[in-house]
Amino acid sequence: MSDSRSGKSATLVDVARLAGVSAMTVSRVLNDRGNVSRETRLRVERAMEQVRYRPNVMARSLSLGRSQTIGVVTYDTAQYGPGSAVLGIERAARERGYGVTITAIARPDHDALRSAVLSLDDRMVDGMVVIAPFTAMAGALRDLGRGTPVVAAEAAHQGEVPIVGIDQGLGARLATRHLLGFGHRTVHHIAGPIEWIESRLRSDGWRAELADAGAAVPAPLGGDWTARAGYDAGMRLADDNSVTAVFVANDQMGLGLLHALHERGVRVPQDMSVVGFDDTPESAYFLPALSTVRQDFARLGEVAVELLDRLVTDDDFVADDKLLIPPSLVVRASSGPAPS
Amino acid sequence: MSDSRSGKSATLVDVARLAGVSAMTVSRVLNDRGNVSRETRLRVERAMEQVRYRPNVMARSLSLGRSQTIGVVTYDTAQYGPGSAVLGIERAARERGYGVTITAIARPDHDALRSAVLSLDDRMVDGMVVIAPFTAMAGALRDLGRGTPVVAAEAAHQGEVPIVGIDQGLGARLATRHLLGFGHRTVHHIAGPIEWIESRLRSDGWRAELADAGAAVPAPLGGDWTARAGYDAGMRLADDNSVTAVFVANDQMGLGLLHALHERGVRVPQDMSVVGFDDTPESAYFLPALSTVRQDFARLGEVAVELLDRLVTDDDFVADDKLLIPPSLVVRASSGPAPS
DNA sequence: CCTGCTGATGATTGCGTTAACATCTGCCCG
DNA sequence: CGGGCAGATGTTAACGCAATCATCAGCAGG
Repeated sequence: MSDSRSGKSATLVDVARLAGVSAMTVSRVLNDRGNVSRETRLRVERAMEQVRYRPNVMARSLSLGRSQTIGVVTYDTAQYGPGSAVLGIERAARERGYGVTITAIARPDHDALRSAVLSLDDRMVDGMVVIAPFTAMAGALRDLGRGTPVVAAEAAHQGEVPIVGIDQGLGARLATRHLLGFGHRTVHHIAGPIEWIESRLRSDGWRAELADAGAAVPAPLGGDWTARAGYDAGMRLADDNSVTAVFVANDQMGLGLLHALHERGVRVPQDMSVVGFDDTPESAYFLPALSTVRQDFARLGEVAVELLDRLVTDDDFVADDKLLIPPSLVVRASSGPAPS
Repeated sequence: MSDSRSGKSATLVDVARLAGVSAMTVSRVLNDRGNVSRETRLRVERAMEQVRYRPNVMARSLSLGRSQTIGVVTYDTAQYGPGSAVLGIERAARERGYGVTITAIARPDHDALRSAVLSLDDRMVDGMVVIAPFTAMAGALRDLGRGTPVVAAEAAHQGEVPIVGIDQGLGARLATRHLLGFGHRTVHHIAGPIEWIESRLRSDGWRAELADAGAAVPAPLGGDWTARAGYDAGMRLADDNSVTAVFVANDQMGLGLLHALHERGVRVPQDMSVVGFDDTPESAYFLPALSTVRQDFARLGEVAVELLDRLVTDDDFVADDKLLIPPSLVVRASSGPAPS
């Protein structure tokens, strides 16, 4: 019997009518702008409550040309890294009052990225974060050049789009240095897929640290981030008893490696030390607990969104090319002194 | 020197002007509706390409009252279950031509859920999938009752909103039955947090299967899904040598359990069998490889979105209360015959 | 040769909101 | 006591698109 029309929700005009004012006045109350008398404001506010008024975001966006929404483009959120990054960004964005629209692309190539970006543009997002962990995607970032601000996360630098990321090279160096510090002659490496930028950066860091220490640089094994790949690599490494230390490019491969070594009777860390990368929540409970490199994804999200926010808000703000967040080493049971 | 105004992108009116037709005709070409002569259509299409026209989704939504977007409400996407469910839903939705807006809620209570749902409503989503794995959220689902169709995923049944989920009870029964089949007198249980519906359903299934088999029902231990909780429970269980089989409510706790048992010198599966739940990608590489229950989240997503799509499209479609997807048992190395 | 229909196209209006400008009331001050 | 100014409110138009109705030409059938 009240006037809650079932189905359609109340619009600003309904509120105006009910409060006996013009639509514009309601809008002013809504946005806390302009001069509205205390009395009118109260009347309007009561009316809004009465009809359970909720402003229509789309209409506002259309009128304003801004949507208070940012878009996130990502690939394979099932992976720990990208998945955590999305989560961090999502949180940070909400905290700043942005809505978030997420688009997962099917393949990490130029076209897919392009179409994802366009589709976000169609939705009038105010800005985007592109999680582009693939070398192949870097080129595509260059071509975006629409008016919409873009921040790339975990991407290769391309000179057009500012980048936010975790310092993969430093992480790899920390891991390698840690192992060398235990007296290992050198450190072997199970790398991630070559198409992933993070993979390359981690390998580079490992190589650089070995070089700095004057240690030999063994040929790295390749993997695809999965535990199975780590297992396969482990089976190869187990046979070679010159191998005493391994830096594996992520924790899941680390798990597979540990499994293989266990099967082959190679004791960790007595016979072989292992350090991973990521610090997944499970890594502390591997057998043995995995030493690894921790990345702060929440911070990554905050930094990315903060940067994007500034880009969106302030027209003539010029961002730094690159913002790197330092990772930290977590030492657990899988790394120890070289066997004598 | 071409007419690509930098900054603003072309609108339908621009295309119309360029093609020398009315806006309406462009709209018709765009939506492949109405009668447009072959000739005009071509002219319009050329014009669209020339100015790189992209329809503005918001404007269309506002005009149509539909947005071709579905909203997803979720809690804690970092958890394997909810995270995978989101991924499955996202994929399925895109396949059906829907955009996806994801909202993560901070706390799993009535208010947070309500405000998430309202905010999606403000964005004019055509429908929503609410991943509501908490008992506390079930009540809130009842109150939604807006015009927007809602499907709940992994939620408790409340009679208002159709549910899509994986048959947790069946999964628990499969795991328990598998262990009993090895001759274990009974099966112990490490449960998930009581506030989680899945947790309760898994415990119930375990209990029911034991009861059906006439086996004793030991008091379950409680955990919070984390490996640490599994570890703690494992330390308790290891001391009790009447325990020969454990059904643990998820794989991460399973990992912790294995870790604890290893530390205490309890051999798996010779001294104790373990079966988990989830089949995370890593579970096959635990030490020993974990027997577990696999859930098909991709399928869950498809089913949820298909149902929602029908609800959105067909006004007088009435959905079934509940759609359950059967999980499957994956037998690996962590389960075996009872010690004699 | 007119009626009536069909196919192609255009004009108008509305979706819900806000910006920009217009109007109106008091009231201060010279 | 009138000019002018500030505060409060209203009016109009625009954002980009599509539904609805109108228009117009061509053409078959009586």
